[in-house]
Amino acid sequence: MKNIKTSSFQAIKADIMEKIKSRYWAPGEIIPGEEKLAEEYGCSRMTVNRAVRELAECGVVERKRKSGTRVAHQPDRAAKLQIPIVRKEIVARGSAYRYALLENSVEIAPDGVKAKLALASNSKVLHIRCLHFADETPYQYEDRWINLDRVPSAKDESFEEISPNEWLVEKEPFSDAEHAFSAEIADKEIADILGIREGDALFVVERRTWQQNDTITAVKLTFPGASYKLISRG
Amino acid sequence: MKNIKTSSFQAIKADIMEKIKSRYWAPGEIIPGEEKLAEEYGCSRMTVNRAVRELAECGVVERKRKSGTRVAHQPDRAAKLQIPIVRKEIVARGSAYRYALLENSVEIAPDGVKAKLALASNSKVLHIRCLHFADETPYQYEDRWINLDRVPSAKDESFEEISPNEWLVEKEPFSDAEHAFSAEIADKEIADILGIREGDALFVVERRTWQQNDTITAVKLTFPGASYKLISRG
DNA sequence: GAGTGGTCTAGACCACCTG
DNA sequence: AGGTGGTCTAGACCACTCA
Repeated sequence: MKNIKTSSFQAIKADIMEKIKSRYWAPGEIIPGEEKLAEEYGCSRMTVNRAVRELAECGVVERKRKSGTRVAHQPDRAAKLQIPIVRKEIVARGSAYRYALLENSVEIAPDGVKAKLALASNSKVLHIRCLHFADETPYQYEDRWINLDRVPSAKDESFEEISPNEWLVEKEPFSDAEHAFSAEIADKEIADILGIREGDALFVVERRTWQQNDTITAVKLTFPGASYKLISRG
Repeated sequence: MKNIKTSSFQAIKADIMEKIKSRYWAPGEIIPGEEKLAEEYGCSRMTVNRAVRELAECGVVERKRKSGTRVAHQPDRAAKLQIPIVRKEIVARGSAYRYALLENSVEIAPDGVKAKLALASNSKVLHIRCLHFADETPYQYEDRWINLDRVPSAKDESFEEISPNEWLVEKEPFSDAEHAFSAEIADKEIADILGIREGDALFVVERRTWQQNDTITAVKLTFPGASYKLISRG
């Protein structure tokens, strides 16, 4: 509320963050508009804009034109991993994104998958395999199993236009996630898919997500050689 | 070089990205200053600033006052995660933990390290190499550089009983961390250290941590094959 | 000392969205 | 229709750091 001595977007950012952490502004609540805040802090709107924009980029607040800025739900505490949308990652790097669906089928879960997803016997799962390209070069191979008991609407989505990654991130919130990182050597099958040589190094992420006690999905992401990005916020 | 019709930081960002991808500006090369770019794009310096700043936040370019902005050598795929104590990880799995110090020396920072730690010329750094065992099997090879300007007390620690990982986690808080994950193929040297075969897959984590604006440490963690798991719960 | 990025200002116009 | 954020401008001063 009170003016801050050294007007600066960092101080304003910290002050807003403090008001949110202290629940002075509760989750879901609308905080004052940029103009109002600029007046309160005694600075220009651009300075407030930078502060609030960066908080929005970190997911602390959500902004919408006309409605205003509200405190995000999820009292995100200790390092929770964000699950990235591959398409956005690629576009953010300035590369052209292309997506290709390789397989989309309903199956009785194989034993390994049944165990990973903690499924009952004979449960049906959706098996999706697809490929993400950056500038027409294979960037990530996605091999995913979705628990249809928990996410039945996945059956009705073709996944030809939108990847299961993006679809799930947008439609299915999760409460817990587990990531396992590893390195593998490419066999012929995966080498062909990714357009690399047999024996090349692969970077593998295996992820499972839950909503409460229900497993939503298990996915194996395979990257050719190089690297991968994960962001967590505290 | 030519003006862009719709002046906007997004278009400028994309254009700069394009010039970098096309190697019009090569890695390590200095790109024109903000004022020059503003003139070329026919926009204000603030607009250029936002474009270039966001590229710097993504690790595409690196900026330093006076020296200017240069194209980054490796488009950093950065991330923030919790930093685990290896010993506790291993013990938590029910395995016996053993730690072995391989090297502990004060050195003038090599160029690559100097850049990673953002050190002044001729700064001294502590170089530590060590190995973590799980049940007497090599589990993780740690190759670390510590900024002695920032953490002078590290010189007085022998690191024969406690690993630099654990020592730093306990003694040196950090405000920011960056993780890059990748896969590599083992060469003879690292294969010997980890007791595996040349050509086997390696899982590599490169991590840097900061306290405010000071770099604390840069470390490369190498795991044989498939063994790194991170669990996060919301 | 001087050049560069870092930040700020006090306006402005526009796009989007909701009421 | 009008309020909100999104962006842009054309300056300005400062801080850092290199030469």
